[in-house]
Amino acid sequence: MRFSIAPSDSTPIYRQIVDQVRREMAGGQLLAGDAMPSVRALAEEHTINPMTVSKAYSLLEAEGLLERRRGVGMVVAAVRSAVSPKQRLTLLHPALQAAAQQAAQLRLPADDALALFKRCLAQHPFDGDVDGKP
Amino acid sequence: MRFSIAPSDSTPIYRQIVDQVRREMAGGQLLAGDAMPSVRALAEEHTINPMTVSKAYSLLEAEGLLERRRGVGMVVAAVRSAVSPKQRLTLLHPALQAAAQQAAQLRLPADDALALFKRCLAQHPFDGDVDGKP
Amino acid sequence: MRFSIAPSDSTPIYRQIVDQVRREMAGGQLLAGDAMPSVRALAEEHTINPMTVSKAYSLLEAEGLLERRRGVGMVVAAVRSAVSPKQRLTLLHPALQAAAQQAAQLRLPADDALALFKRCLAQHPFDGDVDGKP
Amino acid sequence: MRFSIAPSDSTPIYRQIVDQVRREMAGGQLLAGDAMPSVRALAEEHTINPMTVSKAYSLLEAEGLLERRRGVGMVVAAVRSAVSPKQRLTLLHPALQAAAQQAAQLRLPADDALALFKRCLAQHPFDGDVDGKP
DNA sequence: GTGGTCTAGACCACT
DNA sequence: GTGGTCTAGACCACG
Repeated sequence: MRFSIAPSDSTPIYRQIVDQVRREMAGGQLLAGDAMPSVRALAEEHTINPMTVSKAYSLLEAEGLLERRRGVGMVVAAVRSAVSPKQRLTLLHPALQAAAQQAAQLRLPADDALALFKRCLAQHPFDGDVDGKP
Repeated sequence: MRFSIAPSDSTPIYRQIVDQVRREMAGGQLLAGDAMPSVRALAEEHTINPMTVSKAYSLLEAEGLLERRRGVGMVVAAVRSAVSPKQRLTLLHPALQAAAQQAAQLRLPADDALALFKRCLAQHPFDGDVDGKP
Repeated sequence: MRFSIAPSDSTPIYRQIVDQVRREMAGGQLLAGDAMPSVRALAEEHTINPMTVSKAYSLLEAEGLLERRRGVGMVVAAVRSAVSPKQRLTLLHPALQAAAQQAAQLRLPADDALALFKRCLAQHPFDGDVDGKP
Repeated sequence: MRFSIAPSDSTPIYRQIVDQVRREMAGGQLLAGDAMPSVRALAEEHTINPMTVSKAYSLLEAEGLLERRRGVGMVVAAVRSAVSPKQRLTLLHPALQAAAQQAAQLRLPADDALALFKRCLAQHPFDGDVDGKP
């Protein structure tokens, strides 16, 4: 899987990792048993501190979403690796809530905001694997 | 003007103030020359430390959005106090961009995301003064 | 006499007034007995608070440079209204000292700094009264 | 890098830091990527409050001159870390402009002012590292 | 009345 | 280890 890490972003790096993994698991791109990239590999790829990756993995493990498999590394845990569409909508809610508040403070008509959101969605066509997983 | 401060929110208080002022200026609720509430008044109203408010004001001053009138207080600076609708959309873009990315990672159909956003927007009618400034 | 007041400057307004009067007295443009503009006139001309002008005048009075003449206003006091060239150089020293330090931190060659200063001096040909006082 | 802090100076401590960093960056002593001394170290060295240093750093960050590397510290940002000699002269201009105005008000001959400035410059040889950075 | 500055100390978050 | 945030309180400067 591909991570997009933005060190300059205000949200901490470990949180960016955790959130993305959570969503990809909920969305079904990460299936039970899938192997996660190793701490070192991920750290080198994005030139971030291995401790940061490790912290993210540990949190996900504590959450029960990842499992530490000796000699293999971290793999996606079996539990509820896929989530119902309704639950997934709930996960998206906070982001949209915040955006809606901003739109209101900017005095932007709802139609304009919706149109812009539509365009943004068009730019994110289930990134990466249109062909499904090889 | 009315500020909504959420001390429990993860975003720091001074940032909540800064962000709101920025948007209210862009939206035209705050016009050039308008007086800002005094540091002490705002601090007492929300029972926060005056220095926290002061920090927010200082940042806005450094940004050129507020001006310090000595002995009087802070007023909205003349520069670009109102922003074109197109520019305001630009200010909303990052939030929607992030939401769209999340929706893609969650494998949510665009229509579902749009419908949810619509509902969120309905909950945020231009808060407070529908009639504009009396 | 002409005052140049910059409310946006970091140095307080009353100080801008005091400093200018001091220099103009040292330079001999303001002579003993000369009448100063009234507090109200000066305040209105620069749209500043009369209290500010009053404070500046009071400081100059306490310093013995101005005298309060009943029914007339403030006039330049008799004492040492003119200063020796050497003393005047001393008054200029701090400003040049600061500028020299800045030039050093900017790693600017002394010659370049001197040349620029020469040009600045050319722009300030004893401002205003080339004809002497009418 | 060496900072010279004068607590007795009328200009606030945090501003002294900001100004010096700005000039040292313009002068090329601080290069992009250079690490700044830690907040605590600088605070202890000059026996000032860490928050004072932090405030200075925050302002420089807001200005885009410093970057916060999380968990590491502040480093000089990449943008325009070095400035052309012409631009550096521009940075010196305001100080000389003010000095020239004072000289004019003092009715000091340009030559005298220039001579004094020359002497001041001689007292400020590029402080510290004549050989540049080892 | 206004905001600015600095201090001291506590707690948190990130790497 | 790094910086960030907030609080509490004191003192100052300006208008």
